[in-house]
Amino acid sequence: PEWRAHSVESPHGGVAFPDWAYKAESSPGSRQIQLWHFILELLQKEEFRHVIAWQQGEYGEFVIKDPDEVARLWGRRKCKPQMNYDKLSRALRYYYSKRILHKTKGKRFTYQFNFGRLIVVSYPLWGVRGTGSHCQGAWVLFREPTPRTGSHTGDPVCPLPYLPLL
DNA sequence: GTCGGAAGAA
DNA sequence: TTCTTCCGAC
Repeated sequence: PEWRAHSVESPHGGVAFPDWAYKAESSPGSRQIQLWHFILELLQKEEFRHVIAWQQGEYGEFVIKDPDEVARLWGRRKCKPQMNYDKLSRALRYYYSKRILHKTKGKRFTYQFNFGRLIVVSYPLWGVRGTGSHCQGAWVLFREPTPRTGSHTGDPVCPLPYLPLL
């Protein structure tokens, strides 16, 4: 499959998505961006740190600081002007059963990624005996393995595990 | 705010 | 299949 680093942020790490995650809806046979792609994308950029950000503490935990704005951004991306946090959060709750996300109970607007599950979901052929076929739909997370001390702004660092490229 | 059922869109 | 829309329950 074609690969492109859509959201790279070196040297602090970044997220790379496969091309199909970004193909236009009009493109035949292509998929639309998924909500968890979008969430990770926002989480990756400082410019949205006042809207959504990683939370220090649990691994993969993040807080939606401005629910209305996140919903507005999501609605714009999906061409759904009527999107709001009530609807967006319903979509997030569907991720519970898929084990992509879970709720941090008691903490307002706080959710947590289950990165382990994302890897399994995103690598359908992981652990399956070699068929010689490609890993369709795979995506990759990468990050600097050793956190540098005292060299950043003190903002919460994206708590992603260090994972190899395929 | 959060949850999850139900129906519908694409 | 992944949401989008709507909504009653807690």
